[in-house]
Amino acid sequence: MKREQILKAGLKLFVTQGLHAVTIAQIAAEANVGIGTVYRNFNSKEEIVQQIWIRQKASESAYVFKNYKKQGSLHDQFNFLWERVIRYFLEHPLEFQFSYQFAASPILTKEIHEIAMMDFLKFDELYALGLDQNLFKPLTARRLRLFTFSTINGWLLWAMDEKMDIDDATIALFLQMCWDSISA
Amino acid sequence: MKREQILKAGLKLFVTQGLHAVTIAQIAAEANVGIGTVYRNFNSKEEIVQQIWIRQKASESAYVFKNYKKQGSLHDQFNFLWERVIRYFLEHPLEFQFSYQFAASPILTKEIHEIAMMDFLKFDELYALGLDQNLFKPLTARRLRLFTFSTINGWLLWAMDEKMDIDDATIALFLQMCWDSISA
DNA sequence: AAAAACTGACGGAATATTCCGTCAGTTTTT
DNA sequence: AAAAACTGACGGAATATTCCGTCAGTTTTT
Repeated sequence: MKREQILKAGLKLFVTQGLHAVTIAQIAAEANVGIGTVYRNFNSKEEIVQQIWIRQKASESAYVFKNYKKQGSLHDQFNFLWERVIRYFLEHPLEFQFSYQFAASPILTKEIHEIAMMDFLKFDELYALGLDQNLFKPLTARRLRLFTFSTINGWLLWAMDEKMDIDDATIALFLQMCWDSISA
Repeated sequence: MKREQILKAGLKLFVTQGLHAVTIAQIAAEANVGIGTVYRNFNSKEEIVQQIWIRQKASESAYVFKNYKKQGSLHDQFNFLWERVIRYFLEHPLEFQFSYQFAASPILTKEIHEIAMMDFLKFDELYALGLDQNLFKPLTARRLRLFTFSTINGWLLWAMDEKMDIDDATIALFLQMCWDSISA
């Protein structure tokens, strides 16, 4: 419970102020928790960041795969999953900012990334299937997934930045662009 | 001169250690410069980051637009410019990491971004031309540019991370994906 | 030789981290 | 079933540590 509060507070503060500007005391205050409690739960500021990352990816994957059924055409499944990713981030701007900002941070080790990304391997199965059917350009499933993911990330960053208003049609067009970019 | 050394040192340290872990004293040491000299040139760590950003974007645009002539087909020009962007980042991994890591940082204000991005407006002219010729999907030139840029950024991040070896053919294929994604 | 630039030791403010008394909740004893 | 003993999460004051930014003395430039 307290742990949750701390992670939530950290998320908010890190995104709005940047890692270097946030003190443990601030996090404790924002979380309505004593400083000692922060240290009881985490060893350092860096560990808090790592745990926020893991928690965020878990919440993201829960959202994305909720109600996901392997049915319909491959293209439909592609659209379903990536649309969920997009909607998750649109509905969780703090989480998006955090995700983007720390993706390349030296604080997150390879191990942390491995753990956090595990759930998203299902995407690769989809891409592998597409490759079997010669739907995609000749890259590995992993690379294709990374490509689409990067594209979405980058696009969302600017979209949010510009307060672009994003309706269903915009999302559909964008998904089409993602599909077209990897189509054989 | 000293200023340059400081910016270079900062770039390296920020990328490898992360903003919060780098002290002014460390930067001074890495730059072979006294602490006072850092303060003579910059007011704060944040200002150093901002100036590195501006300097990096300037060096990037110089590289990209060197030898650029508005000739050949629009598709050729598209390929020329984006290939230059890709090659710049491949040859300057530190700069790439920095660029990626701080793109969404709260330290960089809208103004800083405006200044730094000025040189890249030439891209928009290209996209505008393409729109006139109905080559692209119906978005604004700016959004199309941001889309391609995001795609490239994301792709490079993962490519470098995986130490993917990137030869001319890979780049050509990737550029094709970028083109296809926005083609009408 | 005057001005400008530089250096890095130093003081102190800011921050991280520890430490320990409290107390709500749980288990054991009577 | 009431009382006593125990547990360990918690808060925040105390302490340790880091880091900033200044300034007196030095070097370099003009």
